[in-house]
Amino acid sequence: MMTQASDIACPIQRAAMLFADVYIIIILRDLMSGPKRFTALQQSGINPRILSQRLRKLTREGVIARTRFAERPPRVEYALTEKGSALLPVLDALKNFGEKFLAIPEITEDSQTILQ
Amino acid sequence: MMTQASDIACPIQRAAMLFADVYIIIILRDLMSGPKRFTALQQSGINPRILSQRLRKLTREGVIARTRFAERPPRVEYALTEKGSALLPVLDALKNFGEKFLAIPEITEDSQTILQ
DNA sequence: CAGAATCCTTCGGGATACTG
DNA sequence: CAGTATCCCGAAGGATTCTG
Repeated sequence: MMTQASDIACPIQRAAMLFADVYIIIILRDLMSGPKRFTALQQSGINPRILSQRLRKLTREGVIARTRFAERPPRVEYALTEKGSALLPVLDALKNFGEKFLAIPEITEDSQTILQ
Repeated sequence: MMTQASDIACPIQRAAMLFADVYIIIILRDLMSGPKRFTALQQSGINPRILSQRLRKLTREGVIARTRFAERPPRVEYALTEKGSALLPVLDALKNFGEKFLAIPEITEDSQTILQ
């Protein structure tokens, strides 16, 4: 399978073929709170090669925009476009689900003792 | 990166680590309309090895449930659990985005002529 | 700072054939 | 029908180094 996203009739599948990727979701999450620089995005634990790849893809798809500021030293920022901002509902839905159904197993002093 | 999903503090990332996969999203989409059999799910173009893998993962995570019916011949059905149904908002959001921003390039007779 | 280049390894996927 | 088993390959990812 896995042809071109644009060839697929189902909108869910088209969207999935673009965003079903952990790194992309992390990047989008990070950008939801405002524009970020390359180095800032790296802090989420994405190595530079992967990050660069994904940023290029998202830019190509019009989901984010790259801006170079003519400063000394030059600065580059990535920001969501209008199209990218339209993904907020997706991230919100993921967040709700994650909070309700994928809770972190609490490690209290007590439970640690018990669990051994 | 890519540790255990349950270790991650961010609920979006925990959810992403489970569902950021084209095949899983397709399976969930198919099950949203009701329980389905293995063969039916294969029709979406997923090969049996991948399908089997993903069904096992989703079952393990409590997102879907497998039911064997004692018939002749025996029948197996996969259905969303309550947890799985809670993913509807995610799929809905993906669908809305896909419809609005990832339209299929229309190939009309005219546009074909023009595009050459 | 914002990446590109290189290397190396592994994992994941497609195809196909087989089975209780 | 509902999967499992094998094979085989390309692509993707981690780590590290380098540079305009």
